[in-house]
Amino acid sequence: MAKVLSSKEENYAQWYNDLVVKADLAENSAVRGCMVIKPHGYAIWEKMQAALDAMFKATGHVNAYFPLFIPKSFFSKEASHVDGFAKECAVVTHYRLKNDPDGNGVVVDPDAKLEEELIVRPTSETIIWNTYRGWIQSYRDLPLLINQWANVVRWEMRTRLFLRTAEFLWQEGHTAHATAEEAIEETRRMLDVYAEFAEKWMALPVIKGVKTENERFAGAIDTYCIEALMQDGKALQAGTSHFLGQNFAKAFDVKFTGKDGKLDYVWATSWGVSTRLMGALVMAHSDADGLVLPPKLAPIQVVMVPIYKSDEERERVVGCFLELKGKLEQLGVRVKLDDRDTHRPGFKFAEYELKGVPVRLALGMRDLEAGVVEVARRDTKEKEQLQMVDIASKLVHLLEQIQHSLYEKALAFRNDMITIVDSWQEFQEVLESKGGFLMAHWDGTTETELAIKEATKATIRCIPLDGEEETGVCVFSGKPSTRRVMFAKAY
RNA sequence: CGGGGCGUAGCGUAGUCCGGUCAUCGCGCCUGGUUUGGGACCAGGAGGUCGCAAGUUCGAAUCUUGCCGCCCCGACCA
Repeated sequence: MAKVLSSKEENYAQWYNDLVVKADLAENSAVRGCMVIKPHGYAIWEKMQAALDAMFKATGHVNAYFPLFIPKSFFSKEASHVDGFAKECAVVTHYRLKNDPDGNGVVVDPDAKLEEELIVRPTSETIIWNTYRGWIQSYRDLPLLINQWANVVRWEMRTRLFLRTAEFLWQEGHTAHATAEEAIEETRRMLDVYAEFAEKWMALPVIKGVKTENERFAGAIDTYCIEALMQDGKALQAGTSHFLGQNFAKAFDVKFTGKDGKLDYVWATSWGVSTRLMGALVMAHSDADGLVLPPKLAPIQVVMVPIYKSDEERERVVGCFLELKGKLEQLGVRVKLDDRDTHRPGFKFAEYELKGVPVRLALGMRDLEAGVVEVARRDTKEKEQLQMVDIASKLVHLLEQIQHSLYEKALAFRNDMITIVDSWQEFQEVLESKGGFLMAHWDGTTETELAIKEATKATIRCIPLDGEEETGVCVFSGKPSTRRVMFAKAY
């Protein structure tokens, strides 16, 4: 197993070092748990954004932007929502600073106290629904299909780089519908979009399911999710899609007149994925030599490393690369030619491996004479000499192949880590020795769910959507059960 | 907020028990030269109020007290 993120001893943050730094402004505890995303890491996020955004547009959604600050009063309108988020909100209480009369630098001006405190959004349901009230009157205004790319803040007690930072980037979709059926359909559609993105773009197999009542989003009727498995056998929730019923419509009084002339509350959904996906990407594919990026999300897909001794040789090799670069770019490949003469080839090889660039080309005089180029795959570390002629189309094919093979590898691992367990003893043993997903019967009560969590730290990740009805007895309580649910230790 | 660990140069560290040429080593950085097909080598160089503040002492990275911060585990969570 890759040592990347698997053990406590190996600080996984080290492997993120090239992507991100944790904000560490020493005495400023206010930025605790936030992160600075470095250019290479951010470039990956941009690729994810672009792909997701296109998928949202293709399913009829448009982007909008809502305020960062939410009046405190909005927050208390939906009871379970406030229960879920109240404990982790950053609150703005003042709007001005002044010089301390006692000479202690700058202090908060006590005269500048806000009448109503503002909450830094931990999610935008409240302010969006407050806004939607004015946008929706008739069934003709529906459905309202809006997405927002934003940052949110959740004052978590314990943060973890990428997976749970105090501030994170995400997208949140918020839709309004005339019927429950339509809203449920939307919830499921977006879940499918997320699953497709994870599998096709991130090469990350996921299991679609629905959360138990205990794990449900604060204010939702149903929370759907995609669950992925990391290389260390722990689960990671990679995306969620909520059916909110009429809860927020009622809380914010969002009604519409139907075709039949009757007034009714609208039906809502919300769905989101965050920079946590970058954590998932790293933890799913990386190895001891650094990142392994799926070609579709790699900011650089092919890197060219010229090898030469003299200026003359350099010119010839670089010239050959430039020609190939042009061809590749015409085919839509993202190429970087690294012609820095401040670093040696070996250094560059290692550097791009750390960064996860899927394909590396090396070209020296030897190859030039023979009309070949050295092609190295990041994922398998295989190297081969390929003829220069037709190389461009071969590389395009190779990138596709790498994308596919990363997925297949992750899928094989994930499937291997799904274990069907039928007894409590087996449950504990498998969880302890193997980890991964445990498919087990559960009696459907929160009480049992919590007791299992207490005993083993395993939680119900989801009730898989493709699961089959099957009679059995709960591994913990022995009470009857109609289907298996998926347990795992999770991030 | 509870339980553990830790804080010495950009990064990683030795030294702390037993106060006194102790500020160590590696990576990185700069200069010059030789190199260049898997993280080059040699020589020279720059860089640190030893987390902060009090205290003990002739003398503190080292001892005492307080504070701050970080990491891991727990509660919480995308």
